[in-house]
Amino acid sequence: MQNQTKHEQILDALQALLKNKNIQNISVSEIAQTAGIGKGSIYYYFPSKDSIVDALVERNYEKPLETAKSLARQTDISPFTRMAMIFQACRNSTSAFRARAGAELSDDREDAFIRQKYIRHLISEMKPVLTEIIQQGIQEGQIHFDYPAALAEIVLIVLTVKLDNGLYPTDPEDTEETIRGLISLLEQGTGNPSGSLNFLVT
Amino acid sequence: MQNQTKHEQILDALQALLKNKNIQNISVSEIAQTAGIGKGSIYYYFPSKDSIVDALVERNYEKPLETAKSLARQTDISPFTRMAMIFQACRNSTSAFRARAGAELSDDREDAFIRQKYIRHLISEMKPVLTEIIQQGIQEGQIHFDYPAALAEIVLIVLTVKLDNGLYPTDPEDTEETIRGLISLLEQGTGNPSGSLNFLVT
DNA sequence: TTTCCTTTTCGACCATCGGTCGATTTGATT
DNA sequence: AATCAAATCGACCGATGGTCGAAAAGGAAA
Repeated sequence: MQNQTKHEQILDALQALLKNKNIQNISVSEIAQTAGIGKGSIYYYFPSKDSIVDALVERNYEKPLETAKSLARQTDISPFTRMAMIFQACRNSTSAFRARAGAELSDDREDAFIRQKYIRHLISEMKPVLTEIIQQGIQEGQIHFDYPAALAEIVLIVLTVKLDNGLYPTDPEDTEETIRGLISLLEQGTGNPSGSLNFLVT
Repeated sequence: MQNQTKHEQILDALQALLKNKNIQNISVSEIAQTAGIGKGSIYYYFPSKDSIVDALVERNYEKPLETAKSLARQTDISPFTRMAMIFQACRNSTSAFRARAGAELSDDREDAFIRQKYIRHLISEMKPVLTEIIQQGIQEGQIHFDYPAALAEIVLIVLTVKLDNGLYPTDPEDTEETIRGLISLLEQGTGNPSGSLNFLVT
C-alpha cells in the first residue's frame, strides 16, 4: 500500500460520490468516510478539497487524451484519417462527470468549473496535434487554407463545446446538425468536394 | 422605495464588491453591509446567495444583448452589415465581471459558472437572430451554404469562447489570428472572395 | 388617536463546512 | 528494545450560508 494507492483510493471515493450528487454537496468528511480513512488523512494526501477535484479531472482526461495524441501523431497515416481520430477522441472523452445518475440539466457551479478545466485541457493538448495534421494536409494539397492553427482551434472549440453538451446544451439532432454544418464548412472552406469529409463523423 | 429599488440596491452592492474580490470571498453579510441593510433582509429579497449572482448576471447581459438583437433585426440593412453588428455585440458584451481589478487568470469556480451562464445566454439569444440574417444572405445570393442555423451556431460559439478569453485564455495576437481564420473560413466556406469579410472585424 | 394587520427589517443563532493540529499508531531500521 | 519518520486520526476552529422569531414601519379602518 503505497501513496499512489491511497491517492487513488480517495479519488475513487470522490468519483463514486459524484455519481449521486454534485461536488458542492459532498463534504470532505464524506469523501474520507467513503474512502474508509479519517478526514485528517485526506489532508495528508491533498492540500485542499479543490485539489482532489483537480486530480480527478486530470485522472479522467489525461489517459484517453494521451492515447488519442499518440495515435494522431503517427505521421504515416493520412491527415484526414488522423483528423477523424481526433473527432472520435473528442466524442469519447466526454466527461466521466456527466455520467452522473439523475443529472438534471445542471446550472451547477462545480460542473461548470470542471467543464471549463476540461475544455482548456483538451484544446491546449490537442491544438498543436491538430495543427500539425492540418499543415500536413496543406502540404499534401488536400487542404487549402491559410490559417492552420486557427482552423485547428475553431474545429476543437466547436467540437468540445457541442459534444460536451453541458456548457451549451441542445438536443442530439441539433448537435448532429451543427456537426454536419461544421463538416460542410470545412469542406467548402478548405476546397474539398461536398460530402468528402462525411467519414469524419460517421 | 419599492421592491425593485431594494433589489437593485443589493445587486449594486454585489457588483461593487466584485470589483475587488471574487464571489467565493464575498460573504452574504458583506453584501448586506455594503448595501446598508441587515443580513436577514437579503433573504427577504433573494432566496439564496446564488440567486443574487444569477440576477446580477441577468441584469448585466440582458440589456446590451437586447439592444444588439433589436439592431440586428432591422431587415432593411444588408445581412453582412448586420453580421458585423453581431460581431461587435459579442466583443462589447464581454463580462462586467471580467473587469475585476487584479483579475489573476482565474481557475476560479464562480467565474466559470458565470461564464457558462453567459455563454448559454448569448448563444441562445443570438442564434435565432444570426440564423435569420444568414438565411437572408442566402436568399440574396451573398452566402452559399446549406446549414444556416449550424453556421450561426459555429460562429457564435467561436466568437463567444475566444472573445471572452476566460474559458480558454490566450494572448491577444492568438485571438486575432483565430478570428482572422474564422473570417477566412467563412469567406471560403460561403463562396465569398478572400478579404471580402474583413470588415466584420475591423 | 388607537387598533389591527401586513410588510419589512434585523441580527443572534444554527448547522455545516473546509481546513488545522497535536496526539497517537504503525512499521521499518538499527 | 529503542528510535524515528511516515501515516492516521478526529476533536476543534473560524467562517459561511441560511433560519427565525421578534420587533419596527406603515397603512387602513375605527
